[in-house]
Amino acid sequence: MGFNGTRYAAPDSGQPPLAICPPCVNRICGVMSEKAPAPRPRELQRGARLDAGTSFKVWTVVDGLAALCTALPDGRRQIVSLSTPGDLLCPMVGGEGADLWVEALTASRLCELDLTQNARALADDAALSAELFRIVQRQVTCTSIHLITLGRLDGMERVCLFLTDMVWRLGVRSEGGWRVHLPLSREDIADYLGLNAETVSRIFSRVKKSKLATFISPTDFFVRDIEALQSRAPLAAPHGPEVLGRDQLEAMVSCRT
Amino acid sequence: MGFNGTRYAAPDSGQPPLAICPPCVNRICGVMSEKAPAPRPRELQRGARLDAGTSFKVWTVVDGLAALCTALPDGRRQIVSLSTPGDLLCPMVGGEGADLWVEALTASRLCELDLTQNARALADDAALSAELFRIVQRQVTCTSIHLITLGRLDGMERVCLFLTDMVWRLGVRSEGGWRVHLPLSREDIADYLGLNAETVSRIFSRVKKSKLATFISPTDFFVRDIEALQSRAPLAAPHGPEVLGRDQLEAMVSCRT
DNA sequence: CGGCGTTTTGAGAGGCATCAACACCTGTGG
DNA sequence: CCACAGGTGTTGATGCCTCTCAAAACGCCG
Repeated sequence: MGFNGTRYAAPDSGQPPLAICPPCVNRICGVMSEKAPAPRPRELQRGARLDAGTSFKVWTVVDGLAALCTALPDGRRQIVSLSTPGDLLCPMVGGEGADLWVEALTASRLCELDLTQNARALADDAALSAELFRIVQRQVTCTSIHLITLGRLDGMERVCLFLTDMVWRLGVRSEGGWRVHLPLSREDIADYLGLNAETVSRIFSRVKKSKLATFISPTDFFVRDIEALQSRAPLAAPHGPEVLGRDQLEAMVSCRT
Repeated sequence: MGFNGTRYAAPDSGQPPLAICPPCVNRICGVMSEKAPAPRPRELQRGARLDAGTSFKVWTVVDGLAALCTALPDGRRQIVSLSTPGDLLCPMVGGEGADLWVEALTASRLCELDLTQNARALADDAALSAELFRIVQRQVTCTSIHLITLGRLDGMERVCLFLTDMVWRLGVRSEGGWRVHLPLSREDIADYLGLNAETVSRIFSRVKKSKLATFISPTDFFVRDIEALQSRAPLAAPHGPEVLGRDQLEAMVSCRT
């Protein structure tokens, strides 16, 4: 789908996902498992960092929340992308010593796939190539949406888009709406949205006052009318049905209920 | 290289670029020409738009300036990426009817490669897979740098980074510095930098007053000390030697002198 | 209970957007 | 040759949004 929900031909229609890890809706594990070392699970504490180095690795987030982070020399931080359970993390940008790293924002479990070892053998595999292409295509889509968010949306719009996205990513269906546990701090949200922690807190208060969401605790909120929340942002959420696809979204939501 | 110039192993070291179009430093044409329809040149007037539709096409910019654009329902526009001669344009995001399009910001010449027709045959080609991977990797890198720019840099920093990048992309060595012709309007620059046309104009005046650049005309400027200009931005320019690689940059600059 | 980290709220300042007026250039037609 | 219109770029005044600094409230845990 396009950013605003215009439909285009899905490149993978009809093929059921092959999942290994329970919440893993991605097919890469299934495609890989035939010819590569089995995926290795990794446990990460909050704040732990991963470095891809010069190797080419792909992680699937099984549990928790991981982020691609950068920092400027003066300490300003920008979170380039967030990965919630079921997402793939593929830091193609960085490299040895680059100031781009993968960080666990919460205690997390990741599945690591190292594609370096038999890269040449894998290059001949059409199924894998297609799958890798699908992964980076999705990454480019998400990054582009995030880029537009940072370039053209104001604070309120950014926060509403973020909350909508988090409902699709982490929301659990509950009586009359969605319940979501936010696994990141205000500062992490701010660094993701190109804002300031205080500003995020202030906008959360405004969202509460507008009755677009109810905040049970600083880290838990409840959304009664997701359409209303969604419509406050002029862009489709990267993990919403318009972009991710309704089938895949359903599969992921049903894993959480 | 990382964003700030930390070096990592270049995936293509040692291999000379195979170019077909004169200013085309990319290897894709060479890799493709063996088994695919020859690249088709296209002439575009200013403002003309291309639609990738459901097919998978790649364009090489031979001359002019092309952009990946989006627009929000209320008309706000964001330019996701710019492509100058030698760049590849590969709009993997969009699709039929999506509100993402390729637009010529100046009269331009593009080389079109359609990868749809024999996609299956091409998937078996290891060299092509590797080349495609290199392309999207570069695209992810550029998009990420742009994302950080929009998220964490203020107006002055954004403009200095933009001017630095334009020197690397379009600059011609001249006595004691670089001369650059800007092929885009203030509004286009603003839409690329997430700013406002008036603000861009004001910041250009500040840059002039700081003697970081001299403006010969609204569309031509001259940079005496590129190091000074570069150091005003806390990030490496996507087309600078730190990210693009010194060898490839030299090749592109020498095409223009 | 007291310490610590996080979140919230307030006051003030600064940056950018908006609206408006004006200068400049180009091409057209009288 | 000049007048004029339309597009583009510059500059000014004003207001709003967000950042910064600061203090207080809240939750968690030893």
